[in-house]
Amino acid sequence: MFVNISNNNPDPLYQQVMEQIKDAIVQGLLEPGSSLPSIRNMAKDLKVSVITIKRAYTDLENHGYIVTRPGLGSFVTDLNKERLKDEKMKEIKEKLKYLVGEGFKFNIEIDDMIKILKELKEDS
Amino acid sequence: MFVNISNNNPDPLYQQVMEQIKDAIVQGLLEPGSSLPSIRNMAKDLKVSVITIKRAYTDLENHGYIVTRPGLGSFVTDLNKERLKDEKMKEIKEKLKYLVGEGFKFNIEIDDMIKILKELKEDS
Amino acid sequence: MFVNISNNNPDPLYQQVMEQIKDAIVQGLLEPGSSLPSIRNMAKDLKVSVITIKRAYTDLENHGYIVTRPGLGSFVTDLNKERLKDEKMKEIKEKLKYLVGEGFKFNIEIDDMIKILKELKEDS
Amino acid sequence: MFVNISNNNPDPLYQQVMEQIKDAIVQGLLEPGSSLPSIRNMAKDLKVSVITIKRAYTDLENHGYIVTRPGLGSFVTDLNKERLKDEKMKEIKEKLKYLVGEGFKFNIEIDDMIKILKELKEDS
DNA sequence: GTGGTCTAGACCACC
DNA sequence: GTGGTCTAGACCACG
Repeated sequence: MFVNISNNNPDPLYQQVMEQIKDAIVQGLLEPGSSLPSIRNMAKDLKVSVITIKRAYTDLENHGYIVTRPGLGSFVTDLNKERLKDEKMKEIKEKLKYLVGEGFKFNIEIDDMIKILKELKEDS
Repeated sequence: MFVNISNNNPDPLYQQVMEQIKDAIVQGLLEPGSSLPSIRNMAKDLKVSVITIKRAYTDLENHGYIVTRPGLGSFVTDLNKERLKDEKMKEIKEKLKYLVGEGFKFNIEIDDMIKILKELKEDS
Repeated sequence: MFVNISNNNPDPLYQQVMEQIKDAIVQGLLEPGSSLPSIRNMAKDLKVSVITIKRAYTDLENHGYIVTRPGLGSFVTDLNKERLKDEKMKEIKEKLKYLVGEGFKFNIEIDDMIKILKELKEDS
Repeated sequence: MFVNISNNNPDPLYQQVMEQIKDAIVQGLLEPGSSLPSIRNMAKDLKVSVITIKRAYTDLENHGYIVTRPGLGSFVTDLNKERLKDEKMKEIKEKLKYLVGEGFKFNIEIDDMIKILKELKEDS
């Protein structure tokens, strides 16, 4: 199973499940058209309420990552990776903007942040 | 008054109050030793329960930003700005690390993020 | 129930609750990982406001004794007993130092205090 | 002036004043029969409200340490030092008993406490 | 005037 | 069911 949840993680359980399935889809671990585990199976595997998985699947469907066919199961949709990348790009830009603002209060410059990123690049 | 709160903001009211006072202190808008508004006054100003402001002040005291003396009021402590900057630096580094990981899933490179930061720098 | 509170005790109710739960944890009456009573149940048992128990639990969480997960409940953390003992040892040393100073003003010697302790030891 | 007060001290101001005058009396810095500063003078010296000093003096009078003669001033009483020492002895015994109980929860033995006291004795 | 505590009841998100 | 937040009003100690 490609999903791991933890009570120590402050995020709600349903969100942890949702994020990890989303990641698996985006990274291609789950092919478009392939079927997801049934809600009941995944609930049993993760020792979690059915309702929690149900909510994760519903949210994924609302965000267009999967489609659920009653009686058949849930399937990964064929989504446009370029569009997803652009959306993520915007999201990251917003978060960077916020971080810059946070740093500004403490006299931390954008250059300091660029320096950190360059270090991270070399480490990897 | 230097504090603005909103019910539209998903963060709890007490947290909004706390963050903004913290910011004001860090940025030097509130001098060390100066007194904060009484909890009752601030509650009236913000049209909020006394207990909500009390909680914000208590949290600020727990984090060492203010001290509060029964019968006297609450006062800004004389905190070490260098230490605060270092802590914030670490926090930002962690968040950047996380963002890099997020971007990686979508084939967004560190260089892309550096490019965004450089644009933000020019805009400012 | 392992908690008893009293309005005659000058300490705040939330503090009485907190201290007693802390004691129960430290003494091993509450195993790491075991769940605490829900705040609403304990509030009903002790005939006290929910918010009073909530505050006790919050303080315990801030001090690292328990973790609380929305929708699930509160759980005893797996804390390091050796570290706790060391901290308590330091605290007791400070208090003894203070008592020695107090006694000094009245010409009470350290030997007098040692004698008292030895008596207490025999009584037990 | 033999009294120092501080806003950093969590104890109420009137109590700080009271404790320090009491100490001065017990240690003989203030002779029986000698007069204390007037309430107004002490209030001015300590930059504190008259009412705060008034309360300290009232408490001292209630505990038999001083006597206040309206229009004349406040005077140190001639108290029995042996009786005071006995009372303090009882107080210290109670506090030691409490400390032993506290330590017990953490497996700290009376012998550990005696050892601490012996160290303090050698240090002094 | 100040802060410290507590109540009784409410609404929300999460499981 | 669980915890998280908030309100409106109350009483107390301190200055």
